[in-house]
Amino acid sequence: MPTNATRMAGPAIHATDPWTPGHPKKRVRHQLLSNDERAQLAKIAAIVRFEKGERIYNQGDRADAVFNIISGVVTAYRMLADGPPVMSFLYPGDLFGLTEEARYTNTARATTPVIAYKMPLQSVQRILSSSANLDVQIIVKLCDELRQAQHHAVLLVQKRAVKRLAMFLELQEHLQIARNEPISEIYLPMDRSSIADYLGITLPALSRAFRALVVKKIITTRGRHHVKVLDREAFKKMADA
Amino acid sequence: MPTNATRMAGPAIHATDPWTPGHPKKRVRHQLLSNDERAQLAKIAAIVRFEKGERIYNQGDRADAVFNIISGVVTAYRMLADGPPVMSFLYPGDLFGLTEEARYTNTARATTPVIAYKMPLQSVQRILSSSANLDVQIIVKLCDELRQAQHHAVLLVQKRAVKRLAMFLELQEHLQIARNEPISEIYLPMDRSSIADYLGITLPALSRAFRALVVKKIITTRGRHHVKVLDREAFKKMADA
DNA sequence: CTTCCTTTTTGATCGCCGTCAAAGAGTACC
DNA sequence: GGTACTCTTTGACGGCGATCAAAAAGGAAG
Repeated sequence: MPTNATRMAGPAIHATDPWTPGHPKKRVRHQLLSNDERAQLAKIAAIVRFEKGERIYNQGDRADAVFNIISGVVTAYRMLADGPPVMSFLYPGDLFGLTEEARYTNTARATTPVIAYKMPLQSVQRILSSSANLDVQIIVKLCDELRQAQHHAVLLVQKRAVKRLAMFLELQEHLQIARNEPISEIYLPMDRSSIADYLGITLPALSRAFRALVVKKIITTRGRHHVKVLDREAFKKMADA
Repeated sequence: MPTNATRMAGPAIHATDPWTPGHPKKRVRHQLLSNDERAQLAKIAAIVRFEKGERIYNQGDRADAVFNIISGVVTAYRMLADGPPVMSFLYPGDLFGLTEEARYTNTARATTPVIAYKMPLQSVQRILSSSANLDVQIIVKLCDELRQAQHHAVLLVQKRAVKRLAMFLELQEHLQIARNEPISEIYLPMDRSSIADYLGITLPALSRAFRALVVKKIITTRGRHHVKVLDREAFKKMADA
């Protein structure tokens, strides 16, 4: 569901974590980049930091760099003519800012403090064009995004807020598992208003949905960013139906 | 938003209308297949007909053929564990039934009488693998689908039924324009319940939404399948916001 | 034309969520 | 630790759509 897919090669490319230091050999299943390619890209990458809430780039800005998240969470949103934005959350390993056009097609903002590789667009393009068969990896990533967008649509068809929330929490849990992070509890880096926007409901409605799940002893919340599933059965039933 | 994207090369590939007879040189912009490729595929294609409502294939069936619509409209929907299906509508020129897996990942049913090319999967795979650089076309199609899925999500975030309907009608009009069909009025081949499912509302709510637009003199309906926009200004305002 | 069936519309009631407003919790900064 | 800010929760009310049910309109077949 990353939102900068304008033509092709638009969307964020998930480079998995060969980029992410400290995770020796985990999650090898999507080996998107060869060692050579990674080495090449690493040479031209600079490490940049963004504090929480900081804009990384704005929709419409000249696209001069591509980013790859080392740590932290980024929220990407593309504003349309009118109405709600197309939203997506990006996690460590996600590559974003790629666009065929000269300008970014979405806005990226750090949801938590973010450390990322920043690579000049020109260099990236040179490497991409020189290494053939990179398009297969783009296809894989596109299918990934397509699945996410379709999941988002399925979520939004749900009429009750609690169900949407449950589906969202389950998704976050799955993403966490895919990242090989501990899952004793679900971590929600973004704030409530971002979640509400993503779920297509208002803040009060989201708050009540959380409350409903807590009252029913299906989950517990620890602070604003941590959720623990107490009743796994009820949780799955809530998230699936 | 076609729903059979499971890994890669999954989703329907829009082959435009070089396949569609009777439209000499229209809509050349997405030239997905070369003349050679088209000739190759045409040789192995059989023409099949489906009557309105007929299943073309079921989710889970062995995937032994790929289809390309000559005329008519197909509704594809993938059932998930529980809850609503992932829906999409397919029009002349759309290619569907492609899957990397051995089985179809969605169900396709003729919404109108359908005439289509039916091609054995093996032959298609042989041609696809022999002609390199077909992946670029797949990427283009994937981006197309991604845009559609994201548009669907944006539509579903709208809270009022009339707005969802207006956005849907505008989308249909745009697809019609892209197909170079006359647009004095919008043609809706699918029945109300399909539209309601796609919009994530119930049939009564959809009926009332139509009514509201008619009462406000924004549209007129002729039969069940034809809609004419009377107040273009109001219509755009309704569909955009 | 008539009958039977499916699809669509209309009606009435209820519940959930949007809206507006205010209180409460958490955080940063001094 | 205290203050000021943002973020989140809670409350009250109204509206829109879900639900259930029944009537009406189309379509297909004789």
